[in-house]
Amino acid sequence: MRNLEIAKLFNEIADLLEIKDENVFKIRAYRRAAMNLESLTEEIEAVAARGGLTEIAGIGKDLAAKIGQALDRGRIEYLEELRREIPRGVVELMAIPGVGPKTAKLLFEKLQVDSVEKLEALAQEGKLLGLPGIKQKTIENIVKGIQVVKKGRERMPLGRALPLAREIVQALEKLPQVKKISMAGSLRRMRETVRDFDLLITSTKPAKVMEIFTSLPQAAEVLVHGETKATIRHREGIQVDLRVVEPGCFGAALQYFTGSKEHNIRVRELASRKGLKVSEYGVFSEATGKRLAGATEEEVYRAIGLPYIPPELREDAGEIEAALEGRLPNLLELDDLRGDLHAHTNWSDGHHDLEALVEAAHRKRYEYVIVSDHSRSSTVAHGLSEERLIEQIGQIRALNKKYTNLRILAGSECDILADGRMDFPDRVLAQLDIVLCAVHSRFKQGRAEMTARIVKALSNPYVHILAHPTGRLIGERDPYDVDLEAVFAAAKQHGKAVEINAQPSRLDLNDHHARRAKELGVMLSIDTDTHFLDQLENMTLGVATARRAWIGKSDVVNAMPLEKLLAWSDKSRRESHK
DNA sequence: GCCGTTTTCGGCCCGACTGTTTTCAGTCG
Repeated sequence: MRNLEIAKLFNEIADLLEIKDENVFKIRAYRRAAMNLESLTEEIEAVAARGGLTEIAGIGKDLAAKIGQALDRGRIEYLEELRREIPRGVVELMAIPGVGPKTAKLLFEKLQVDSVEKLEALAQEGKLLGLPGIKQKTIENIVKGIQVVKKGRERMPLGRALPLAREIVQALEKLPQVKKISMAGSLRRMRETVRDFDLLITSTKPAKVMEIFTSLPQAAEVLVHGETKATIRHREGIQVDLRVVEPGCFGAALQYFTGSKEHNIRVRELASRKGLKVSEYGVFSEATGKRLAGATEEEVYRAIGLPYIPPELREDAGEIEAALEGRLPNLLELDDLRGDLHAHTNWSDGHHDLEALVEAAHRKRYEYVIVSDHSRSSTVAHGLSEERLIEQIGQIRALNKKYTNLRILAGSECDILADGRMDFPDRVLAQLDIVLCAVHSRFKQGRAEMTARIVKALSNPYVHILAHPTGRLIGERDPYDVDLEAVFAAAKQHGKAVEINAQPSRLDLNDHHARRAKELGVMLSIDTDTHFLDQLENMTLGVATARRAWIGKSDVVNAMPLEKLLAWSDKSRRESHK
């Protein structure tokens, strides 16, 4: 059983305990344990094997035993008991907005409701009326909520969310009533998908701002409209929350609404041990009630005795401990990147010619840019034949004469064939400056076969970077089954880099995996995989993923100056020969 | 159920909004 599967079981236990109205702190313990398992970079089986389960934060004797059960038998007896008591469908009721554990329990006990369908039928027949605390308005909200569940409240990929959110920010920031505005929540933490947009504003006229916000053309529906807080449903389906605070609270509110919830809980615990109280209005002395900080986030963290923690790290994944011990990482910045090591042209499936790509890279003041079109087996992507590749290399060498401060690197995104051989022979690869290798076929191979295939590719002396290592497409295609630990070990052994592919639909490696790669001492390459010129801008998403993975400049090959990069690419070839 | 510079018991983050109440519970973030 994998980390995520056990986390899921713990979350299910927490759901069931909520319906049973159990001790809230016990429930929180399960949720926290689940969270920590999700962000654990090491395989849980390996941790268990060396007896380290209770070293994981939030895992004590009891939960360690339950993890043991899950690993040994594939099930947790306690969960089985709970499941016998409360049907699955009752838990699913809580997915309906407005229905929480209390309502689910009430519906189950009074009316034996154990599915969303049954609830919908009863609501329409008017059978819900008369239950304690439920009147017409609540029934209307339940019916509406059921429609939302049925449509599926999917998470939106960050790459799609950011432009939509920016549109709203731009509409609001030009208002005279708006002083400051910032994105918050998972958008600001740059999670790969978001479930809603959180926006924060300072204004002295909150009512007016609320009015304008709720009547934006993007607002398909107004869900909440209070004095300082409003929620709309965006016409693209996603929820947008807006909070208005006074300028003196901006930092505290931004800290609060950026989250994550788990990070904030830890921050507040820490504060309360120091006799401080933290809310969205500021940091207050418990004793005197005096406000000690609030205008800026830096000030808020400082008041609690912490250095500033970048939003991307705020997941309660070790950043609080690191902050306390003064070992927060120096995170990668967009400006640290000196070039792009994965880009296509219309020689294969790109939509611009070679010169246009190079010009665009030049405008971005890159020190180098690669041309890495597909190899011959990728026929749907018009992969290059050996002859065409040789011809392209010639053009690249010629084009290089035109530029003094930009180096065009000859490369290839070379298919890893089903048996782990490369799609071009070594004598061809040897002529390239940088070679990426990637899986583009036979995604359904078994774990052992796929792992051996990629490991073999990484042992090829002419290969430098493993592109989109898991092949996942967010919301569309699952990653292929591969043992990443073995892949990272091979990359480390042969001195290869693994990619964070910055395509919005890929972000592959993801933040967790990239963090693990870094921990194991594997170099990363952050690339856009550009097919249209404007996709060069996706680098921000790759950098965000890297930052969420605690990655700094020194972990990244394309943060190296050209000479160092070329030395690395040579070295990787030499080392592979050993 | 976890945890410890309040250490083996007694804590465990905090506030807005809604719908139901008539002072608050439930939900959400």
